[in-house]
Amino acid sequence: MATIRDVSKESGLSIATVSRAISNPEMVSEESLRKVNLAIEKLQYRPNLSSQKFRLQRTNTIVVLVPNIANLFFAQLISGVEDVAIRKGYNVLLGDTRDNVSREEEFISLVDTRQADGLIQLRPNSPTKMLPSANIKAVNAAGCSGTPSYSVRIDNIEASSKIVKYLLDQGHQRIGVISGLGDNPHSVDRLQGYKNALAAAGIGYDEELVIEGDFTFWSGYNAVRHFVAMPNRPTALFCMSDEMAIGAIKGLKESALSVPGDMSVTGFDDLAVSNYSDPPLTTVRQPATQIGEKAAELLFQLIEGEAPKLKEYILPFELIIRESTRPYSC
Amino acid sequence: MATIRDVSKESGLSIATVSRAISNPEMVSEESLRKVNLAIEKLQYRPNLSSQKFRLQRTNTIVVLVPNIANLFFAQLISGVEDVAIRKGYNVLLGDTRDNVSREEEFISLVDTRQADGLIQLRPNSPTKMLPSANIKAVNAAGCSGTPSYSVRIDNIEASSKIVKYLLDQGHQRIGVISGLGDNPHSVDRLQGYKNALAAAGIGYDEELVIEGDFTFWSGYNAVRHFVAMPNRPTALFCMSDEMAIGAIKGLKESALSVPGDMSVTGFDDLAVSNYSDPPLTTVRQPATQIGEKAAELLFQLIEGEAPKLKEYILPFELIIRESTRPYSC
DNA sequence: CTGAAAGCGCTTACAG
DNA sequence: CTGAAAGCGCTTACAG
Repeated sequence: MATIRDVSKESGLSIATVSRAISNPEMVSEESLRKVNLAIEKLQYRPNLSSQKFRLQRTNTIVVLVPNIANLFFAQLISGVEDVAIRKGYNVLLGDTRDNVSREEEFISLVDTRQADGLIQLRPNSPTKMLPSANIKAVNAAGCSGTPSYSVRIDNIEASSKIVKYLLDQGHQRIGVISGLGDNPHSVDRLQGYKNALAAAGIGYDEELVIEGDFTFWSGYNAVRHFVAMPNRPTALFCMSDEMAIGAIKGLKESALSVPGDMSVTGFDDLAVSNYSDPPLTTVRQPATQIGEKAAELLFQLIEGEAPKLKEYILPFELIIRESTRPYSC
Repeated sequence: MATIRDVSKESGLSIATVSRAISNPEMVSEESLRKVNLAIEKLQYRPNLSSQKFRLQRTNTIVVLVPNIANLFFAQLISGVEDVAIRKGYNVLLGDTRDNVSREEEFISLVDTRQADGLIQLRPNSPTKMLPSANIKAVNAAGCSGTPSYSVRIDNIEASSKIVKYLLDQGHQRIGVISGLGDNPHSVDRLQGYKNALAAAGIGYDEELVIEGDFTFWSGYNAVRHFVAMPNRPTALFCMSDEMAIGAIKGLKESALSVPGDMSVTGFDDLAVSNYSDPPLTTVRQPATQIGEKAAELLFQLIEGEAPKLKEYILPFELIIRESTRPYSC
């Protein structure tokens, strides 16, 4: 492959002039520019950006740590990150960590070893699994309250509280919960929202009504058996993800219960598929794309040495009412 | 940040010895190794891999070109690529091209500019939109017949033919089709499979029964109106993606048609959600993860200068029979 | 506007 | 086993 040296020889100009013609054409005479371009054309020269990066000590690459790439919510968020990155001339390296700490560390080390300039973490921060060390430029996206680094997210407590309040307003009093894993901070925040809404309505919290899932279809499907078997069944189900809500609906139907006829069901996220489930899901929409965009903007500020105005950016969520819920009638 | 020179000074050994202690410890005395490790520890040294890559003219990075990152089938395939890549010490750069040629070119240029060693293309090859030029190391995954480069895929014609034959065996004679975009080679191959199955059963091909979608939920939902309005409605629907099948089912239900009671519906891909749709989808399972793994293996062979045995690897698909289909009863 | 030269942080023949 | 030195392909002060 042709190098800048070849272009220099071909054009009869020095390496320095060729370099300038490429990166700062205004520093070079018309005549030289023409010669250089001719030589580049002839030799099919492409600059070795790997060398350039090394020389400039800038990689123009960021890493996004994704717990699970097959999660549609993350996919949408990443689109937002990529849009901003492309506009800024950055590449996005996707690190599919599968919630595995050692895989996560491997990707973080891309920044340590100067193969990337910074990273966006999509896993919510928790005391047991912390974010990368403070000397790494990082932003947390779609996380939870109490994240130590810069972060962009919705108010999970408020959002859960709002959708549960909606169920309460519809007359439901016994509301079951299919939560995420207990050690996932989102589960904690969203359960808090549930409790808050209950408390505001003067209804006691009943541990029996909370079943732990893991955000997947299957876990929602599975959790529902518990509720079906209860002598005093809840009349509504608050699921902490759309996938679990869709799984739960399937489980209910198999037990010959109709949704929302016999039980109202709500989700969380508003995935594309949630409008096509039967019935279409009532859920909370997170502004996934915007969260990604904002997180990318913050990271680029950090990389460029600016200090973002706020430490924490809370974006608005939206309650989406479809047909998986209805007023309680005894 | 500490460099190899700092470690050299700290340990009292030459840069060359430090370099060897890191990459080829067996070339160095116990004593020196100890000194070097001590210095590394003390200085918190991390080698600059950007420099290393440049020096070795190897990036240990591959690019995967994805038409749409929010497509679950691709997400699963990418997991397979990543598994193999990590094992080989490679990073995977994800290029979300959104079926946009200029975005695709930008990502391909990562290889031209030596920021990546090769690429995996997930977009099916078509005469109008060709693969990257032949001097780039590339493998096509989940593509279609007639791909000029190395490729890994299922036999789309055979798979479609098989699922349509299944419908025919169930007694269906008028089978509607919701295809992908007409210029997508998958649409062409899968339509061919449909025609083959019809021909084998001695049934004529009726253009009226084919509606073009674009593989999304919405397009399936929308296409169904055409069939519902027909005086002589088909009794089964062959959809070229699971997403379209799920959209179609929603559309049929809204027209007060039951699935499979009034119409059988089949999908293509076998997404995770397809087992949770109502009714669960009869579909074709593509071995997404294995396609990704195999494609990655081929690419690494190319990068390492070996010639893969075959040009084209055809992996087996699987007919998944669930509850969205049933025998035709007049 | 242009060129000679230093240098980014590594690796690796070569000589000892 | 070890070190001095060349060099990977660029960029950029410095001098003219």
